[in-house]
Amino acid sequence: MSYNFKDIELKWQKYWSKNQAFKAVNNSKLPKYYVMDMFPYPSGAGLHVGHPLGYIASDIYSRFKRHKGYNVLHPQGYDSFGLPAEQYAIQTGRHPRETTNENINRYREQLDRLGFSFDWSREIRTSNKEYYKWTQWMFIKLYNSWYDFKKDKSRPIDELKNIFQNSGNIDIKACETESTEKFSSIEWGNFSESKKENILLSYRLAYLSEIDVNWCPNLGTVLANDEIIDGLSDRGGYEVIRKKMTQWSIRISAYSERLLNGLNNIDWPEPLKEMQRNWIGKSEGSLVKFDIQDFEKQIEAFTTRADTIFGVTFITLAPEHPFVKEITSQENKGQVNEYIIQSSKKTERDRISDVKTISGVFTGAYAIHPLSNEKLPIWISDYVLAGYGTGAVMAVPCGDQRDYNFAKFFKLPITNIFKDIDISKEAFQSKDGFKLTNSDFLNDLDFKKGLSKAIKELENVKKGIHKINYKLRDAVFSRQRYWGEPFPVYYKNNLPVMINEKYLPIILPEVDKYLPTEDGKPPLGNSKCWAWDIEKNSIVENTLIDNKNVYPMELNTMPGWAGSSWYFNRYMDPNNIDNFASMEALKYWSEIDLYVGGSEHATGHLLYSRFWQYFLYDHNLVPVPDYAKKLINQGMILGNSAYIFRLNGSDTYLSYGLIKGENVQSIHIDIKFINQNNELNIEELKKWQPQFSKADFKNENEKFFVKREVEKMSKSKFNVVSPDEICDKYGADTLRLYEMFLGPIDQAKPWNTAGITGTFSFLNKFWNLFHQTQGFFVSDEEPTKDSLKILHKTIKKVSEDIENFSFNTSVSAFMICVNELNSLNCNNRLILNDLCILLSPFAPHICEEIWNKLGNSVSISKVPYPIFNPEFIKESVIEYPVSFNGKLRFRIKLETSLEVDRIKKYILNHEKTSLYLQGKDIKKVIIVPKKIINIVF
RNA sequence: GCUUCGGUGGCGGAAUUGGUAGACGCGCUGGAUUCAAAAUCCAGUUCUGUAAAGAGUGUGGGUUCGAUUCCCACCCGAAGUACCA
Repeated sequence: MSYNFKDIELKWQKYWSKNQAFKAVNNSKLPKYYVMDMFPYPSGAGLHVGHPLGYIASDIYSRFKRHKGYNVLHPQGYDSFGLPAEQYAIQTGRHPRETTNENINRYREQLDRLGFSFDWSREIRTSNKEYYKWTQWMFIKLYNSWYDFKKDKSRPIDELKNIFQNSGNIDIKACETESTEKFSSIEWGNFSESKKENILLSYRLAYLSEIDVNWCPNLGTVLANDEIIDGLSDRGGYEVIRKKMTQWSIRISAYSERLLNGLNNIDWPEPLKEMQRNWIGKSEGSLVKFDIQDFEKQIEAFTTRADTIFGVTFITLAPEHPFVKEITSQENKGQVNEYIIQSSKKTERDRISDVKTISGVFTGAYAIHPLSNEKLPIWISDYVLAGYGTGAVMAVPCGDQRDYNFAKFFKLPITNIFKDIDISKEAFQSKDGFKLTNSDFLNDLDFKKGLSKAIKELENVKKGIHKINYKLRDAVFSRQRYWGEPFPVYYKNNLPVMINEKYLPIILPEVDKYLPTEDGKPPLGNSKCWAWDIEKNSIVENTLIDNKNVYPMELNTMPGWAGSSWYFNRYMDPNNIDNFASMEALKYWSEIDLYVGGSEHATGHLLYSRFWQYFLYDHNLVPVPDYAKKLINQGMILGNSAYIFRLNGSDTYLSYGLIKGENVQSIHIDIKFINQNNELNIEELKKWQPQFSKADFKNENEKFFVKREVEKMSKSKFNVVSPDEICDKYGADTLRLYEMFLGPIDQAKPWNTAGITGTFSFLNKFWNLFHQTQGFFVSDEEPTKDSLKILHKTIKKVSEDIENFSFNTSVSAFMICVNELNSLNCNNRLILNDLCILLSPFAPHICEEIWNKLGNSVSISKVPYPIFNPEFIKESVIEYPVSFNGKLRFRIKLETSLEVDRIKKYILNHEKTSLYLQGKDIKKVIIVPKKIINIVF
């Protein structure tokens, strides 16, 4: 009787679904355990083999924890707002809701085939109005909050109004916009309402400000960096420039210190934490103020090296720095403006990463050195970013390589302030190993002393203050898109007003076109119904805007990360209509015990969501500040793309071996036309796309070869492998085992189906252990010592491996186990019982089937995990006498025969080496031939 | 460029704390079974070499009795880089 995975898998998937086998309850005597995956974005390409990697791992862990007696919450949902659905809508005119739902249905079908133990009664979709109602609600909360550094938490904005009324803003320590003025309580009382609103806006956690965006004039829209290739728009190849736009931002920077410190309280991978630390980028230093000659202004520059203050020979500003236009002299205006235009064409990433090209322009203005009063020329250069720090750099060419290169290139002066150190070739960037010189009162001091003395003097002359700087910038929250959460915001006298929360959700309006409007407004501007009537408290048509009760709505939508920043709380109580989740449910589940997802989200989702949860915590909306106790990263599964080469300007394609020296263009082709030897099936390719149908293919040795390259699996690279094919051919259990066997869960690895027959034949061997030709057959005798030993060895190994998320080695252990049982001809019922439970988290269908055949009426997912008993693997203690170099004498006590065999082998091979260990309990003995013995007690 | 991770046979990978490098699987070779094939089973398989032996964990150095493992420099690959998700 052969292993018929098709029937078995279908049977048990139906059974689990019918019995709601994995439904989690919000009250239970059992301890709770919450395992969550990063929910997928349902793309049009369907699920590929990379998606399930993390889901299989978390499913194994969930099933394992259920066996271990936990009330496990293992939910799944969809991050269903996003750009690809909208782009597809633009091309085809189909509503993103429609295509998104289709994609979700396809995902669901594919997920179901893999036998995951999700509690689907808790499914969420961020694009459902029942869900985004609460995203909007939280946005209003952010708007109505400010950050108090004294209490180190966010507080309601009404409390800030009271403070302003009583004592102005002079004594507060709040996170505010840099330019916010200081005022007294009396002054506050005299401000106009709109001025008050503007001031409050500079304290709110959700606020409006002018932000640089990638603007594409031809498409009339803002582009993501991913939509820009070599400075041109991906769609259409149009020019893209940096442009300022009024945008909503979230004041995440207020939480920099807490986000940094909070990393110590969570068990997340250390590299990921390190990435977040570096992203937050805390540095302690001074803000130095430079007067500008002939202007009543000061340039502020942040430095961690105030000790090098006498090495400053010029100042560099970002081209976007607000002073540039004003201070540029008449004769420099032309080239400065030209430079500003040029740099607006570069993306921020290009500006920082291009270190080879040195560019900049002199403004004609001079700053005054705060201590020596020397004149310092003010330059602009695009390696200085307006968004980082103050957008100004005090250049110390002798101590910073970038400043050094800049000075050399433009022949600016370089003052060497490092005594006896040669800077003729490069800057001296170290913090130790020097004494200062050419530095007035700092001469002969080292870094530490020089720094504190310089800071003291700068503070004395009121030209410097101590400052902690963070790289973390506030998060832009507006998107000029259709397919996202609408803001619950209308505008009155150009000031934003929040719609009362009792009228939520504000439902995404219908539009005819998903493109921006002709006058460059975001897509929501296409809606007829997108204005707010404050009398009716409802959305009304735009045409009524001249009615005094009707105000225009915000046209932007929220970014993808809005909905994904708090979804883990919603799973706890997904159908609650009065709250995003009841406090009772939030307290019961409290936090994710295990979160599984990719490290590519390290500085995006995984930082935003931590911030969001802190915010909710500050307002007593959730019971815990850290939402995920433990996190593991699953590595990306890479695809193996295929390229062919077209001779430039021709219709001729060359086999890979013929391209040497030729001017060719590489083209992705679908991997289904390639065989194992990287030969191309030309006939099939010609049928695929018209561009190939009449092309000429130059073979080598009668064959046409392609180039293979490992890269991200993606529909656009034609390298996607769907799990469906594997499920058809080998079944879900084989796929689950194979993906786990492929390598460590956290490592990126190329997909290769070559080895899948290994796991498939393992399952067959497992099945055949208990299936003779006449059918299912097990022995009811007492299990033999040997078989118990094999079983318990496996229980130990597998239990430990699951706890360590080392799933690949546990699959190996199963293979060894079945091979060994096979060689013993073991078909014992008791052994089989335990082995089934042990394997069931990995291969649930086959184990459930065998478990059922063994006469058990209850589902295998409900029974306790086997417990390791060391008695069964204990060897009789063998004493083996040896001596070393004829002098040392020990007697070894060994626990397993394996070690004895190893030592025997060595002693046989190296006659002179022998060990004799007496009265010591020795764990490990390592014998290295002819050299030394190391004994571990 | 910067941040983080990785580099071990023909391939995916294993190797508790610095202690026999290559577990397990794929592939390959030979054999059994078969009219034959598939499937299955058995044996072998890091490289050079008939062998003896030697070399070997990206490259070059260092620490150590001993390094895949620790340190320094470099090369290559992947991910992220603030509006993809």
